[in-house]
Amino acid sequence: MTPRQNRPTINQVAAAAGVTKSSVSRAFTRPEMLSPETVRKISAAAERLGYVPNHSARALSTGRHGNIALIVPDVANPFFPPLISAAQSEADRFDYCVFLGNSNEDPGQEDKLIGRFAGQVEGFVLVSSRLSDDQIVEHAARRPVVLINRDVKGIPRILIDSAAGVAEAVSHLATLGHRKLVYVGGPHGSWSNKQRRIAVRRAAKDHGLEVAVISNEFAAFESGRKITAAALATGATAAIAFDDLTAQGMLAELADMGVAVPADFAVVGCDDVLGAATYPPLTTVSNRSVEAGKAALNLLMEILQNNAIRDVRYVLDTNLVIRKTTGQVKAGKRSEAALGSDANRARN
Amino acid sequence: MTPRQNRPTINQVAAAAGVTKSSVSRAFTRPEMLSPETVRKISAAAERLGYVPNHSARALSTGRHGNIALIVPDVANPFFPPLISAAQSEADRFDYCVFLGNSNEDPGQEDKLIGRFAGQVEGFVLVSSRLSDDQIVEHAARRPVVLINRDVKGIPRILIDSAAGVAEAVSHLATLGHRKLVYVGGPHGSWSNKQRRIAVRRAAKDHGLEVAVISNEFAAFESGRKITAAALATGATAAIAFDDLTAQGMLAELADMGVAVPADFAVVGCDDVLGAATYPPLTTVSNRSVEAGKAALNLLMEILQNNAIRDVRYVLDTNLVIRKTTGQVKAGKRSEAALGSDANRARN
DNA sequence: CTGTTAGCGCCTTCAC
DNA sequence: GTGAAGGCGCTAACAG
Repeated sequence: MTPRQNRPTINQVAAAAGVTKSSVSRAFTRPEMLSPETVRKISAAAERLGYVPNHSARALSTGRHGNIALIVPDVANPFFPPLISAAQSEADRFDYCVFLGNSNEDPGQEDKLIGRFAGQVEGFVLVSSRLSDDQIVEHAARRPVVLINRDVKGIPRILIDSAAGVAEAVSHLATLGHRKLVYVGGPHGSWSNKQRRIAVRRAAKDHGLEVAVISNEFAAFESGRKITAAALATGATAAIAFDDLTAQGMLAELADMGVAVPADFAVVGCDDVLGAATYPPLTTVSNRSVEAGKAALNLLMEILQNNAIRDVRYVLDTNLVIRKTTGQVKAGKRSEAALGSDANRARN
Repeated sequence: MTPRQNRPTINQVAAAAGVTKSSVSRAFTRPEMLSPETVRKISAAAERLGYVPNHSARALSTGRHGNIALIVPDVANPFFPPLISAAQSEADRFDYCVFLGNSNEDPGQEDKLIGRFAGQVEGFVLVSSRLSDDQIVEHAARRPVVLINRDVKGIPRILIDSAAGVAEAVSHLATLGHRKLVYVGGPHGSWSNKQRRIAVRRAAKDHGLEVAVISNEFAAFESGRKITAAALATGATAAIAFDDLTAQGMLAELADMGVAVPADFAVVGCDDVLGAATYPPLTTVSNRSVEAGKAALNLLMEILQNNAIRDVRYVLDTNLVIRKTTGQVKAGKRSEAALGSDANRARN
């Protein structure tokens, strides 16, 4: 058994309909140029033969492929799938197909993927790109590029401004009586991570809070667990994590350690990818990834239509979603924290 | 500012290298046919001009695109991303690009996507396809198709056999003293759902357990919450859920209801997509989605290479992963269950 | 080993 | 409103 490949061509349809291939072509691209009668005849013949225009031939002739590529650092990170899904749906509305690339957090891989896709797409959406600014600018010079969560001047970009939500989180923690907090960071190449770290520092300063920063290159549940001891060791009474996964890992580890949340230690996540599905339900910064995906695609479509890029910088705001992992600091905690770490004690 | 599109063609490279385009073409496809000297000359010229072969032209000429399409019912369901990622990585090894399609659980949409992709891919991987057998057979007649978690005779398929793991779960629950359990189902079109339901029934019979079945069309956290009351109302002391998301929702709802897990009610998930990230850590059936994605892609590649499909039916086995949501039935529970539902009492 | 010659299937001027 | 002809960029016989 061998897979068939022989699809009918424009010529066969033409013959069947008793016209030339020009007319068949027109019937599929600019029917208004033909008499309704002819169009009907051709459509019928095409239908009967199961004719579908050959994509490559059309692309070769027009230079347009009707494809775009979407590249993300890690498909399996729950932050991305909803974004991917949203982008996909939008692309669909415009009759575009989308290539998905998974860079696996590796700039080299990302670059390679872009190269592989370049020949058959109209443009790119790069999500949380790990490429250097220069590389991005270079690629953008060849094909339209829209960035999500990456701020490169001159390149159209959608930014989810977690700063606002993070600042709100800090303020919220201050109100609850926390005096020292720790920011548990994410990937180095991540624009969001940098933005969040800065936002925490700034807001903490505004509220007169102390802040420690520790780093956690690969953001995920397990690494969240692992970094928890270090977070406690800073003497902070609350943590703001780079993302929900990290926060969730911390929650699990804290539970194992017998540290009560939020009574003994507060945890705030970021991106709200878990919803209320953690235990306790996680206080976190809202998620705008669906809107971001949608906006990026619309922006790209607009660029492709007008064949001209504008230096758009579209910012999506966020806010704090308060659930159950933040609360009033316990009576003794405030001074205890001031004395330094009690992490080792908590451990036992 | 207008995006540039003028990429150098094979002719320009030929001119620059002082050869004909045939040689340039060969330098890129079968360099062993040329003298090393010529290849070097051509490579240099190509490099200098930044030449990259035009994908569409090549596809038009060869009939090969170097693309495959992967279609899933719901990108955002955590079961799929790891599979997608694995497939993507494998495709990469073979220098294939992958289109991602999101059918959104809708057969119509799935069909439409397949049509859209058909012209520019060598083959398809359909994951948990919602199409009818006939539709699948029809598509497979045009382009190679590999199925994951869908069992259609004659179509190469990878099946994750959750039956074994589910049976193990039932046996585990029987050992713990449960006498009645409830299967909380998933999407109607899902092969996995059917398989699991049957496995539960069969294993329950083997162990002399009573089993109720309730349905939950859209498997997710929220719907898991909603169905919990009904699950309790069956009088069962343990639930096996279609997937981890549903189980997680049930866990949250049970916590809110004040029903202790596993003391008052046991919960088993399926697919192990959450790892130990629930609270309590979820007992569940192991996940083979990464292997499935990898296997499907390798199978497709093999088919494309040999240009002949074999009727492969590759089954991936599963087992029970015991964590903390299953435990010994409480002393009084067994007889209580026998008397009927106490769900309404638990609710208050 | 390398050049010559036809297309691949479609779109698009240019005529009629 | 429709046909004829050329070309998009590349590959694949066929010669030499």
